[in-house]
Amino acid sequence: MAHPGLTFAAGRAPAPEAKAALVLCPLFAGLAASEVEAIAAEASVHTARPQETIYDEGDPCRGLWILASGRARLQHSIADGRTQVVAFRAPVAPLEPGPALDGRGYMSTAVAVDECALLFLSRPRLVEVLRRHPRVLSNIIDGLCLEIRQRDILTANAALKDARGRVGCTLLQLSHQFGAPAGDGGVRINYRLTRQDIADRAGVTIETAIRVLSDLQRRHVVRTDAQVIDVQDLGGLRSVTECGDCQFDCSVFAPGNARR
DNA sequence: TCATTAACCGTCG
DNA sequence: CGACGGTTAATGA
Repeated sequence: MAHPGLTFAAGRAPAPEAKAALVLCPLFAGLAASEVEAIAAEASVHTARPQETIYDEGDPCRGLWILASGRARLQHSIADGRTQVVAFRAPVAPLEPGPALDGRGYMSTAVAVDECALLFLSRPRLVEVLRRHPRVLSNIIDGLCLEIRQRDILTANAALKDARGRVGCTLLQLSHQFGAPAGDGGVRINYRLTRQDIADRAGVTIETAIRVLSDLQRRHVVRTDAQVIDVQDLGGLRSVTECGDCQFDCSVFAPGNARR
């Protein structure tokens, strides 16, 4: 069910910055700044408190959510009370463009990790934007194709690998999605993640995630500091993850490779 | 609240 | 049997 707690914040402080952020959204790549501003003018701005549900799996989708600031998780609740994280979202990314296009229910539950500012573009307005700017549709499709490729790897990962492999694959994928060059030549996963986040993503318990991460730290493959993980030895992480016999191209997790 | 460690226990190859 | 990983509990930051 749609969460009633989301506050309609149009006209309040977050609105201008949130709308300004839209020019950075990859969905609108290739459009003139003035065209993106016109789209932003048609969007509403909302805020979500930490841990607040933005929408639930199965809710009818009435439009496109775009994360302007903060962090969010897309997740499923599984029977035993655990949570399977499908994706982490950072600004400025759409939450679920697929349901926004086909108008069917959301595929997962979106939960704010931080205080979040969100833009919402209703489906009728989205349809109008797509009519005016076919480029946006092509951008959305690129993003969706990328997600399909990623999801394919995730399911294979969950089915085929043991806990070490799952955590390792999760870290590799996150370093593709959020990676920034670190000082020592490694890669920094530029996204704060609790051990629980890692566990929920990898599909293991928090203790197992800690076991694996502690071991990787002892072997100087990764280093963690205040919920930020640095991958010091990418090759070592790949071998832990047994990437050698993995036929999937996990470089699809890299940002910006949706377009040639 | 988050992170860590250890002991224990069931499953499975 | 032994490796693996989930469960539980205790503890520290």
